[in-house]
Amino acid sequence: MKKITLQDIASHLNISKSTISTVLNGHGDEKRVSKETQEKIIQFAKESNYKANHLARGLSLGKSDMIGLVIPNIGDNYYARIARRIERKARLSGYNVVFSSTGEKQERESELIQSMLSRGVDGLIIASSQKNEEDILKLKKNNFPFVLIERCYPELETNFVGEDNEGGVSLAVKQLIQLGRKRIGFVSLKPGLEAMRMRLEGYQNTMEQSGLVVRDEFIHELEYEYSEDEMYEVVKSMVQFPTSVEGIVFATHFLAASGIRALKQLNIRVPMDVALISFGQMNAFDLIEPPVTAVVQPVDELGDRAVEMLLENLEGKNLNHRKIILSNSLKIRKSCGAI
Amino acid sequence: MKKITLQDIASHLNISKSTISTVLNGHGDEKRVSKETQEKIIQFAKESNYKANHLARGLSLGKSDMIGLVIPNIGDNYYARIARRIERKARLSGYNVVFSSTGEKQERESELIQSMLSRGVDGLIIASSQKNEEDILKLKKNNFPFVLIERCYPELETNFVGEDNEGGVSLAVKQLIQLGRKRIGFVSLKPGLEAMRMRLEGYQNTMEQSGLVVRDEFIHELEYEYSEDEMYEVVKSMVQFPTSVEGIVFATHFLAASGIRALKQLNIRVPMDVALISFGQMNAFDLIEPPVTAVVQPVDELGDRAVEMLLENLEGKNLNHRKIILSNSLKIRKSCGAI
DNA sequence: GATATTTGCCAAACCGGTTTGGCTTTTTGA
DNA sequence: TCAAAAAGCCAAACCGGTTTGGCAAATATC
Repeated sequence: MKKITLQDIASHLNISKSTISTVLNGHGDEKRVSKETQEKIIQFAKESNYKANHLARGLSLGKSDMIGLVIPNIGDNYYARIARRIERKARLSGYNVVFSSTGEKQERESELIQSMLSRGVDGLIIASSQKNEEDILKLKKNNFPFVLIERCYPELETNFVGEDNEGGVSLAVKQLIQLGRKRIGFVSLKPGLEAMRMRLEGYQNTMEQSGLVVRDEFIHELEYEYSEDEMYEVVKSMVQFPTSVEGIVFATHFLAASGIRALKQLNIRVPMDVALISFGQMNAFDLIEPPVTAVVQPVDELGDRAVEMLLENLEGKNLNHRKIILSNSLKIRKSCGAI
Repeated sequence: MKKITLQDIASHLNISKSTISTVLNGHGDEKRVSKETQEKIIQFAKESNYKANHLARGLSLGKSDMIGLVIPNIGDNYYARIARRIERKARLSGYNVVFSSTGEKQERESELIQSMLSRGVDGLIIASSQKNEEDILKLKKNNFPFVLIERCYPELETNFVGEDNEGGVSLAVKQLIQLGRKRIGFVSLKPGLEAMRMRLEGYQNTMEQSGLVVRDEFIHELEYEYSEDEMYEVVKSMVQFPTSVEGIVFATHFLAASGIRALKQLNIRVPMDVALISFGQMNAFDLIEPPVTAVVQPVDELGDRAVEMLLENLEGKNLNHRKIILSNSLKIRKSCGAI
């Protein structure tokens, strides 16, 4: 792909490379390049479809107009939707997005961050595995622009855009309580993720504040890579005597999907026997019988805010760290026992 | 983010920049740099955590180790899953992936391709809007490495990895026929996408080959940005007398989801009154009542193959164009009337 | 001991931009 | 009419790598 360079234009027009560059960057007037010359240059650049070589430009300017996106898995609907927003907004400001999936692995996350840095990205947006405090700290110390999303390091002062995990679960639990359920279970992932810890706390606090007992058997935490069988056992133990929950809150969309599968196998009627609410949406949740009540996460806003924050940082504005917590809402459908 | 450069190492070690570069690139032996010197350099590079500046490297080498991914929408599950595979495989070969969503808009696709090129990507993977023959042709003429996925330009000889759209629909239609349905409808998107045309053909051919009549009212094509109301009207007209279809094949996962919504509203019993099959999966299809039979698309393999093909091209191997068509399979669930 | 080879390393050019500090030439002002 | 100011453009350095051609010193050859 032979591309036309500044030098090509310069030779062709018999004008120096520097003048061409100046004009094409819009500094023609302030650098007192005559109108005619400017015209000529701009005209020819357009005709020849000149596009600056970003690598060269980046090398010279010390910036690349790229932002790096490091997430656990682009294949997951939640991250894919966030990524979509991030790319869109970044593009509108002239940035391209490079992404990589960590698979929740710390080493990979670390490598990816390094790789992005050597690639010269101007900033990073990271949904960290949260086992990587070291790298994040390094970024912070070096004043490298970055924004954490969804998962933060509580001990670290950083830019962060997240959602109100506690509040979201609270909405769900309250909804169940309001509909008369008292023995409410909570199925989550093994801690390690701050978000999961917060969701658990949301559950516990709301239960307590409502004067309900939280039995140990009400709470189950699965490994990140659980099998459907494990979920089956978990759900089975929860719905059976003596645990006998009347409602379950699932901490993620995919946990909810697995949970529903298990409930079907067990022939549990939802919501008559057990009501359920999912934290997080899935595309077809409204088509499941009964339709699934879900905590709706602010994915779009999350993506937008993250980019905004990063861009402000890149432009040198608002350099002090900020944390934004977006609120969740509840999409009520039959599975919780309402309607 | 102050990074250590070759020159830094050179100054510190009192060895020339060129020697450092030679050694770190593994050409130390062939360039007859003594073992000791090599040791010293490698040692220090490791200690100081030296990472080459990719921009500079790229500028010099005329390559960037980046591949560009241009797709309609990363937020869509289908593309997100492909993207995941592409990124994974590319990463393992030392490439990073820059992505952008076109929103099916031709102008945006064109801009994005240009932007990626000026960014210096080494190759492109494109799920084209198919209204952009011009740019694709330009790439081809310039011998720029690229692979089209999912959507091809039939008139153009290019690298391509796609799926057997016709065959996939055929599987679905045959399944319905085998279960005794004769009046089978097909809901798709307005043509413009080759994939949609092929799916329609698959439907028509299979019907004809099975000796079934294809009435005009059996086929409906919606705009890409249809509303749920339009889908409702379409489905209504199909299930009512005199069209009275006994089965419907939906040409995409989201069409199927909308269709199911409409069928529910219309109180049509699936599969008793109308059987249905979706071309393409959705996460919760097995949880819908009845579970949705779907044509399973080879997303993982599609992503893998696309990268493989592109890499071969980048390495100068297999420069002649190849088209790979991957086959679809059918995941049979109750909605088609089976089981 | 003189010449040919080999060894070990480096200077400099190049990739394609940006930017600084002038150097001419023209215009202005006294 | 001449100095000062303004206008118009450019040379060269720089960003941080890669690579080519070659120089000087050490070793081998005769």
